[in-house]
Amino acid sequence: MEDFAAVSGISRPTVSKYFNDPGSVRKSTRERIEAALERYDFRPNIYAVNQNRRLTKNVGVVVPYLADPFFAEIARNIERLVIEAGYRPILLSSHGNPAQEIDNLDSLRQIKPAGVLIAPLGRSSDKSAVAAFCKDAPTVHFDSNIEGLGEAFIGHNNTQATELIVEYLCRTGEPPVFFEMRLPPNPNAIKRRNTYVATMNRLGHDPHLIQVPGDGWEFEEIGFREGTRVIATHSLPSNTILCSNDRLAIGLLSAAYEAGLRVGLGAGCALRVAGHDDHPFARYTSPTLTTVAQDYGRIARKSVETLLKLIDSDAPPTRRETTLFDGTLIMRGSA
Amino acid sequence: MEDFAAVSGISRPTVSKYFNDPGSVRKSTRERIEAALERYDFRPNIYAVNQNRRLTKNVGVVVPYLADPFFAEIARNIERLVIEAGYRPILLSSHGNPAQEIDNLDSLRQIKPAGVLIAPLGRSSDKSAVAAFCKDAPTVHFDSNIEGLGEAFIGHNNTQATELIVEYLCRTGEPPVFFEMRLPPNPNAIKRRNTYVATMNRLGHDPHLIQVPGDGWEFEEIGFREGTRVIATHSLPSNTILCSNDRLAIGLLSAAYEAGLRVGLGAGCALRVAGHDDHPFARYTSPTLTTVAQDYGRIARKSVETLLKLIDSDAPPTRRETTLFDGTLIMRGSA
DNA sequence: CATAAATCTTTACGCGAGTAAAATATAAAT
DNA sequence: ATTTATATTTTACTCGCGTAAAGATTTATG
Repeated sequence: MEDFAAVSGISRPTVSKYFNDPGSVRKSTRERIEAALERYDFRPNIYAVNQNRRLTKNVGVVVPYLADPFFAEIARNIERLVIEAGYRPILLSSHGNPAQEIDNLDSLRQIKPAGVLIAPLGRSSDKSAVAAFCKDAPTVHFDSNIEGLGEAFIGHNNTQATELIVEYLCRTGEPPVFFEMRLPPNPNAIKRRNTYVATMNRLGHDPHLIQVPGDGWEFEEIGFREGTRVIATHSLPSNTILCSNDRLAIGLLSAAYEAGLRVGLGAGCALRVAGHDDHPFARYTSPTLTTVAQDYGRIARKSVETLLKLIDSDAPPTRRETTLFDGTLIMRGSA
Repeated sequence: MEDFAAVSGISRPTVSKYFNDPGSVRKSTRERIEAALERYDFRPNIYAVNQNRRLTKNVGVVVPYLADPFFAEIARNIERLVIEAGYRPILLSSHGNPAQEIDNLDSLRQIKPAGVLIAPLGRSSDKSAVAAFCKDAPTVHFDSNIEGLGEAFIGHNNTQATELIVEYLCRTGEPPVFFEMRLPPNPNAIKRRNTYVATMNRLGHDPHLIQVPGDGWEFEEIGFREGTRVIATHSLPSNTILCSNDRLAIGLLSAAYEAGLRVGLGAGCALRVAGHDDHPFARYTSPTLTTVAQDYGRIARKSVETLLKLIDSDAPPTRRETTLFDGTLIMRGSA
């Protein structure tokens, strides 16, 4: 920077000021610096820049499972917004593994991020470790709510969305059974189950839960394996199945196909299947999957906005703010 | 570090030495440092550490499109191997966008990586910009080969794999037509097309290419839209379709289902569909997708090994090395 | 036990910036 | 043309660690 300042005819501290905020220097100086920049394309050394800063321009983004296109999509949206705001996103996936989640937070700590956006694993998360991290950096949680952690939570209105699809299914055919994992990794699933039960009761139907075993994040595999079993044992009290999420539904659709069951609305269909989330692949299943969409565009935007506000205001917020976005019914071929 | 050295009773330079290589200090000192470490959990400031280094312990990983579970999977494998080798992976997705790819390389340049693993976008990549980057850091290319770029290339044996599936399809039914994008973003597609044509000729069949319009990385969408059109216009000279990749095939399967065509091998099936890659979702389509698997476990391992070797040996390699791994036929329900 | 070899301590400097304070220059307002 | 407010230059110090050199100490070897 010393040399660059010399060739551009400006003092080094002013050049430094320019790089921290181009608007903070006089227009004529800015133009001289930018002219020199074109000729020499100098860039401040990122390590030297960050060494003395208490906090950097880095923003951590932690998702539970990046191989799930749902999270890949939401991460992509977040990345873009973070970059537009002049920050540097660092994307980390926990790969469904709590130890990895802690590793991710540890390595984020090292880079002194200005803030962190995290979608925790959920049930298997090491709560106290996450809580400890939240004390070190402004943290916004999204997708998966761990009560009390993080300065704010932005997510999907599971209650409204589940009501929406349960009502739709009841209105258009047999009341659904609810297909889910016995121990869902994610708290959203619990909300969905409870809302399913409550809505069924409200509508005067008997709720029926099919809780299948299975661990990890291989939902399609679980949906396929357990779906095959459920179909084979004729243990379905209804021809309509509401899955806790689209990935289970994708596996279940595959199982139904293999079992020779035709899924859909029309005559000749043995089964209706619905999901939840509007997974990127839901429109390409056979049949296409009826589901409730999460508004992940708005979830991403609100999450980033909230974090940026936290970063700008030095004082921590008075209370933890929770924002939920409503789901939208997506009617396709499967139900 | 000054303070930590004081409380552990060791001089700062020795502590510094310890962090760079714990094995470089005497056993007794190492134990004293590690004892102190447990009590005070000190960690060197990553920015200060890297400031004076010509190259860091960072390894860049650039993939063309992270929302594609195929790349998410391979990235996950690479990440793990890189961490095990004591490096720090920085994962970046180009989101199918050449400008983003350049941005990614630019931001990697800033962090002075020890090496970079890149799967370039392919056709739309800014070759000269990528070439310029490769001069700055040891670079291993994988998945998508840009002739002459990078110190080495590790990828899939498209020729062998395509021969395998074309022969299989010819042996078990009507010779296939080849379904692909007119302007595939990725050079692998060109190899697959050429091998399809050559193999068909060799087996005494007329090759037939269905080259559909469509841009970007929304392959399922293209497969669905164009598949629907192809089916509707009855422009198929064969009941067997070999798709250039699984994602196109997934879209095509969905199109066939919507059109009421039963896909598969058995009696009553109107169509056979095969793909290429063994995409993570290929086993959950309806019917499940017959395809040729890329050995991405080995591709990931070899890529990382090659890069590490490059990093260790200061001298650049004499010549660019290319490694291809054979594909495996995965017979499922669709063909 | 003497000697050599390996480690460690001390001292000192450098990396590439951020930043504060005082002096100076420039632009805007009177 | 002055005064005033704003921006820039100079100077100097800081961050946290890598690293080199010289001297002191420990460990291995004969």
